[in-house]
This record gives sequence, C-alpha cells and structure tokens, in this order.
Amino acid sequence: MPPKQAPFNLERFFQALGDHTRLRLLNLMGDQEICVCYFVEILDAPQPKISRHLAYLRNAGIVAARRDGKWMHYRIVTPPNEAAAQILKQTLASLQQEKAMQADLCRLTKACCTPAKFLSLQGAPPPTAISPSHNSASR
Amino acid sequence: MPPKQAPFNLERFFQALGDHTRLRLLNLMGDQEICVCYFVEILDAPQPKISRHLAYLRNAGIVAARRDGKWMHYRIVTPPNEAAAQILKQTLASLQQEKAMQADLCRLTKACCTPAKFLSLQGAPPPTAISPSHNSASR
DNA sequence: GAATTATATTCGTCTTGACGAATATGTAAA
DNA sequence: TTTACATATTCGTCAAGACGAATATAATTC
Repeated sequence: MPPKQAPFNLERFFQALGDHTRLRLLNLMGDQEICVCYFVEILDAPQPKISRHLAYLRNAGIVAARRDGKWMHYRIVTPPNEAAAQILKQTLASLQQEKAMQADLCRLTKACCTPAKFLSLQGAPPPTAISPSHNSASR
Repeated sequence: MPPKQAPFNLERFFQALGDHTRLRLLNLMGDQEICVCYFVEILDAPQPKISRHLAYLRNAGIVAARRDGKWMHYRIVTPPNEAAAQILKQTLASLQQEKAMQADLCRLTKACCTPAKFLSLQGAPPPTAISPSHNSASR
C-alpha cells in the first residue's frame, strides 16, 4: 500500500507553523509554486535542511509537491479543515507585514529577474503563479 | 529585576497551540476565568501536568493568571499581535465544533451545577464570566 | 551505462518539551 | 505556629524534532 497520508490534524498543523524556517518557506511560496533550489538560494540554508522542512510541511498537509523532471515544485494547499484554512491565510498575511519576510520576498524577486547573478539557479525553472483553484492536495 | 515577560513571539504562539492538553485548557477557558482545580477535575489529569501547561500558555502570552487566596484563576488574554488574536479566536471557535471538546465543556457545566458531586471541588471558587475588555496581560 | 544534477533520507548529536514522582511555595485555617 | 490546602517547581527519563554531515535516490545528460 502507498505511504498513507495521515488525516489532517490540527495540533500537527500548529506544530508545523511553530518554526521560523517553515514560516519563511510558506511566506516565499505565497501563491506561487517554487522549486527547491530557489528556497535553498533565498534562505541561504543547506539543501537537506530545506528538504526536511518541506517534508514536515507536506506531512502536516500544508504544502504539496509536484515533480518536474529533476526538479520538485512546492506549493501551499488549502487544508481540509476550514479553520486551519482561515488561519493559514491570516498567518501568511501577517508574515507579509514582517520586515524580514519582506526582505526574503525581495530577494526572491531579484533572483527571478536576474537569474544570471545566481549561479545555483542556472537552468532552474522559475516560480510560477498558481490559480487559487489549483490547490488540491496531490500528495 | 523581575522575571521579564518575553515579548510576543508568533512561533512560540503556534508552538503553544500545538498540544492537545493545551487546546483542551483553552477550550475550557473560553470567556471564563477558571481555577486550576477545575482543570484538574475536568481533564482528569495530575495537577502538576495542568500547572505546567498553564505556565507554558502564560509564557506564550495566551493566558493570564490571577491569585485569589489559595486559588489561581486563569483566563485567556488577547495577544498583542493582531493576527494571533484573530487566529486564537478562530481556533477557539473551531474547537467548539469538536465532539471531545464539547464533552469537556459539558463536564465543566455539570461540575458547576452540582459541585457537591465533585469532592475535589468542595469550596473552590466556580468559573466566572469575564467581560471582553478585561483581557489585558496582567502577567 | 557512467557521470551529473536535483532532491530526499539517514545518522549522530543536541535541545526542547512532555510526563510522573517528588518536593517546594504560598496562603488560609486551626 | 503548626497544619492543611492549592498550586508551582524540580528532577529524572523519554520522545520529538532540529541540525550538519554523509549518503541514497531519481531523473537527465554525456
């Protein structure tokens, strides 16, 4: 049988939001689908660390992953729990108010506009906006 | 110098919400001020466990305590962070939908109506409703 | 098919936090 | 002032999780 995605759990959801790195990742995703290498570049953190936090978010039912050749794209998905969905939305809005989070997004924009300056992103697929209805939990 | 209440921290806030016992405590408080012995009775848990979780919630800036003779009363306070305040509100509303949380509240009501049947609550001050403007963080 | 690239997982270590048991503190009552 | 009561804190243990380092996997390119 397949790995069996655990049913949505509110405590797990909160635990997932209780970490700075994961909040930064969520802030970067916003309504975009982003490839792992971008997270690594923008957060300036080791790749295994990024992957582990993304896995945690996926287990908590907050993000979903899509494979695209060598690359993996992550995006935020709307949790099945209605309150959690609202909370996630408010959290993202609140993060955007923080200076450090704005700086992260700023660096992301810069990386997208002038990818030539970021050698680790050569050939990497840039983030793409996702339509609000796209967020079903496909793993 | 005094113990120095740490400034409000969003990660800490989420970590505080990421525990079942603490969610039960918050659900019981709702808009009432409740004495520790009631938590112990309703959750049927060891008193030190209850006290530790209440301390955690207090450190996270989610509840405040008031001493009243031998008793300590706890109540929910509105976090200074606007998003956190909203999130807390939604979380409480969401908890009320859960059957187990309703059962907790049900037992609390029963204990208040017929305290004679709960020998651990003899002489304990019953929960009291708090006015919505009362929730400033007095420790 | 071997080398490369992108990402995931494992391992060892350390910190945080949850728990029960025991003990300390703070207040009131005797 | 002892005693009892309500609550808080400490201690030892254990599990979860965060991290860097190393390694494994999966897809692509040569």
